[in-house]
Formats: sequence, structure tokens, C-alpha cells
Amino acid sequence: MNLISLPRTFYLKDTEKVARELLGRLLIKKSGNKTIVSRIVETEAYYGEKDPASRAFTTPKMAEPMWNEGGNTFVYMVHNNWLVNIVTAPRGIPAAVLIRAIEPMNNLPLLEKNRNKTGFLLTNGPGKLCQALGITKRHNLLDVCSKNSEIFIAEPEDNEPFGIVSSHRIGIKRDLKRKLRFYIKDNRWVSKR
DNA sequence: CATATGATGGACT
DNA sequence: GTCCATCATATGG
Repeated sequence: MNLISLPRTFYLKDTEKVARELLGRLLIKKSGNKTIVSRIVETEAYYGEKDPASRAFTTPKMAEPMWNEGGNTFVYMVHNNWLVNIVTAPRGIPAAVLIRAIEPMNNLPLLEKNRNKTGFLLTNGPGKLCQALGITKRHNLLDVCSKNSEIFIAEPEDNEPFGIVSSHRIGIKRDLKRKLRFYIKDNRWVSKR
């Protein structure tokens, strides 16, 4: 499998657009001599000052990576779970996309070992997928544009068309009127209908 | 040092 | 649907 990483410019757009366009792309995680390939099936977009649900709004000090130029990971912990985001937008504009669910494409036994679970419970949630892939604080601020990174995003080889469903974001106190959660229609790995 | 918080997950009714 | 364990941070005394 010849993996092609997405260019930096992909991430410099509006975070909602990036959140939509990340659906169906591949999340690559290297683990020892293995390369774990997964398809992104659910994302959420977060903004800065005008988004009361964003950590750039509530705890800006913790969310400092969100001000970086797009194209890096941003990993932080909530309720004893690591969550992985992709920073978006040009430097100085706080924004990121939370990866909420993925569809594993290979190395299932490794994911099952990491999670001590099987089936959809492997990766149908932002904390679950980090546990399955072994993502921790150690993977904060990695360049997802580089194939040399332990984590990067790649273009899928076959791009079957799919529908996108949008909904309100999950698990936050104050959401915006805009629907900023996106997932692949009828995909069985999404965290919640 | 003490305590509060949460972009969750899992167990339970 | 409800309840709560768990822990990295932030914040206050």
C-alpha cells in the first residue's frame, strides 16, 4: 500500500470544511514495525473565542496548540481518556478537528489487545480509538503532513462516494446553533446515531 | 496542598 | 436513559 500524505494546505482552511473533508481519509498510526491503517468516519469541528464549547475558549492555556498552523496533532485528556485532534487554520487562528470515530482497516488483533474488546467497541468513540491505537500525550504536536511522523493522514486509494450526516456535537455543555459534528452516513463505526 | 473540571467510557436500571 | 470512576490540568488558599 503506497500511502500519500495530505499537504499542509489541506489543513489551513476553515475547520468545518476540514472536518467534512477528513471523512473517508486514512488515519495512519505507526506502532513498532506495524502500520495501523484506519478510515476516519466521524469528526467534530471546534473554533476559538466565539465557540463556548471549545477548549480554546474554556481553557486556552491547555489548548495552546490550537493556535498553531494547521497540520499538527493536538492530544489532551478528558475524564481519563486521551483524545486526538488535528489542528486546522493558519497560525494565530485557534481551531481543530476532533477525531471521534474510525473504521479499522488492518491489525485488528493489536487493537483488540490494546482495548481488551472486540468489534465496534474498538474505535467507536474518541477515547476508545486513542486507546486502540496507543495514542497518548506522547503523540501531541506531531506533523500529520509527514509520512515520517508516527501519526499522519493519508489519501485513500479507492474513494467510494458516501453521504455525510451533520449533527450537534456530543458531550458539551454549550453548543453553537451550527451543526459541527459530521459522520459518514450508515457507517456502523460512528459513536452514536 | 485541596479541590474542581471535563470534547468519556462503562456499568447499570 | 442514569450514575460514577478516573486523572491531567487549572486554580485557590
